[in-house]
Amino acid sequence: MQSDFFRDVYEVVRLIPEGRVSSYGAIARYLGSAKSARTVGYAMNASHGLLPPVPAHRVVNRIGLLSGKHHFGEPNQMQNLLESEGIEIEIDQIKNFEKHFWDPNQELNL
DNA sequence: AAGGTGACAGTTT
DNA sequence: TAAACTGCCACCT
Repeated sequence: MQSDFFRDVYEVVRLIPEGRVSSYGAIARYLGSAKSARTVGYAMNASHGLLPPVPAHRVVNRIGLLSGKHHFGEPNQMQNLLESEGIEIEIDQIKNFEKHFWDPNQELNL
């Protein structure tokens, strides 16, 4: 059973459209806790195997770096999934990150 | 109950 | 300009 905070994080992450990515900080801000970006990542760590699935591969750090790729089953899993959605990646970093960036505050709350 | 950890972010050197 | 440090919140042992 997850805390409300975790559940909220998962809910937002599931709202990320395909071919789009978001950042931990953006999600944290959307939840009202701008400083809890690290906790968002922690929530992602626990998002494995829960239902419905959480597209954790669409969540990266603020510079578009696949910081959490190592936490997937296979390190290349995250990159593979993102490329599958049309996102180009170079050396664990998303190309045109700003173009693919999806900010919940901007898309949902606006 | 207290201390340590971390898939981050912002600030300072 | 790049690298390093500190702050931060929520979770875990």
